[in-house]
Amino acid sequence: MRPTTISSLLMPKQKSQTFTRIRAEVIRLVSLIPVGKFTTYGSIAIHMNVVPRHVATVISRLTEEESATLPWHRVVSTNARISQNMPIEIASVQQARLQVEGLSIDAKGYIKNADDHFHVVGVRREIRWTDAD
DNA sequence: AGGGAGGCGCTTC
DNA sequence: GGAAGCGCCTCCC
Repeated sequence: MRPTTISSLLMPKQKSQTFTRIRAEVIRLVSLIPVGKFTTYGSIAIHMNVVPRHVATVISRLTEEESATLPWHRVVSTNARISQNMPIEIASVQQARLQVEGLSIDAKGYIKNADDHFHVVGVRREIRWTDAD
């Protein structure tokens, strides 16, 4: 997108208002996940009324500062599994950090005793855990 | 188990 | 302006 208006020249980093809002909210929610807990993309998405992809997009495009300060590693895929479509080195970091925080993860990337560590983002919890255990 | 589609929003053509 | 492709996902077949 090229800056062609006065406002875009004044605020070159401003994207669409919608996505900016989504992004800020995702970051806020992630920052609220306590040590030793985790939540899922879908959980955050449901709470915010957006599609999971957008949550993933935000988290995958954090700035260096944000990824350094934000507990992004506490966000995993459905059924408490570490995302498989992620560069292995990043997934390794994520798994290591979670283990440091006291979580057990099996060989397939599933967090053990997920219910004991699941952080409910908001009031709505419409995730299917039926086959989780 | 593996692949396709989907609500949306971004980017590029 | 608008179409097509893409996405640390998820659901459904």
